[in-house]
Amino acid sequence: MRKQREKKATSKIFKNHDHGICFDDAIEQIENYFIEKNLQFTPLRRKVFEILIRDHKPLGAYEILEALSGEGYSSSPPIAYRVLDFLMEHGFVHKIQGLNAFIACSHPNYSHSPAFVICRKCERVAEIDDKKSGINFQNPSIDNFIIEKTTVELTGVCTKCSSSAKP
Amino acid sequence: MRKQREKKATSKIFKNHDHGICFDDAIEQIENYFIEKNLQFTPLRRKVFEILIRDHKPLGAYEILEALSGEGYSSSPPIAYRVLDFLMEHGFVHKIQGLNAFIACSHPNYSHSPAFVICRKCERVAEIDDKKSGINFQNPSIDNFIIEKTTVELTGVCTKCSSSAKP
DNA sequence: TATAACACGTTATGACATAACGTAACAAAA
DNA sequence: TTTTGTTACGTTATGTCATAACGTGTTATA
Repeated sequence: MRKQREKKATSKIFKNHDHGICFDDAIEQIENYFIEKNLQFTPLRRKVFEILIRDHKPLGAYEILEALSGEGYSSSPPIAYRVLDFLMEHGFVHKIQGLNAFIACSHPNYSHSPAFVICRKCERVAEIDDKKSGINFQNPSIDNFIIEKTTVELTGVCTKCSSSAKP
Repeated sequence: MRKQREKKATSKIFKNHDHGICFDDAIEQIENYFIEKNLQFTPLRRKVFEILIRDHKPLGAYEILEALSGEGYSSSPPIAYRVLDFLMEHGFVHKIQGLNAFIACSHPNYSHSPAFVICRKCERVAEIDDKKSGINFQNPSIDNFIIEKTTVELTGVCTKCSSSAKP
């Protein structure tokens, strides 16, 4: 079982927001995208995306399966992995490699190479907007290599957690 | 079983080198480091490092176990993971998250946040020297967050492989 | 000679992911 | 209208990666 998040976000990157609006916006964006691209936003795909966006934190595939099961959906592993692959293909979900977990995209609607900041204590994850972060690690170019995908994960401790006791 | 590498490196980042010298240098560096830090470079640790540096490509933990087994060492999973953790702690081995594999460090001896370029076709991996690559994604700073570890992996296709047929 | 630290050994299990095959719905071609 | 292809979902089994928990021997030190 995955450790539970302890606190609400307050710092700049783990920012508070109206999650109701965030949720509704995200659903609307994905719906529009699917219509535009003539793709099927099936009940299962919608449900998986909802599970991810409503928690707004990284979930393992088996956590998603549990949630699906709790809502009457089938829940054998391939169910989750297939839908996750599909949603990732279209940029609505990202995988956090360092956690073997999946997270709904915070900046859909424009193509980007996401970067994530991961607090190893509270396990919150923030998706960094490369435009705003001031960090210049996006879209590098390398001689004799065609980059297709970038994985950037910054692990450490957020201010909130660093003020508490244990390492 | 993991797919085998097909070709020798020729491009800038996947550069050819005298691997005999590379190997000897690496062993010497790690020996010196262990002496300096008063750590034990045990036969098992040496063997694991040798397995990684002699292949000079990412190996899964179970591939390392197989190699160990072939040389008369014990080969239950914790054996490999413990040694790998130890070598990683001291910067002589890195984990490639995107491959669930481990690789001997190409730039030991000075502290760094490694970045890797991974060809998904030939599965070769190059460790980028942040000083030389011209890519500025190292040591970013983020408000309200203490970065302890950075994971940067660029996946794509190398020139060699992109000139061949299939995607 | 206790005792603590370290390295390694073993068994068992947990956690993550995919192969392979089947079925149902639908749409386009014959 | 039948056939064929495609897409999405379902199921079983298995493969792959990783760790928990506990035990043993060695060495350094109090």
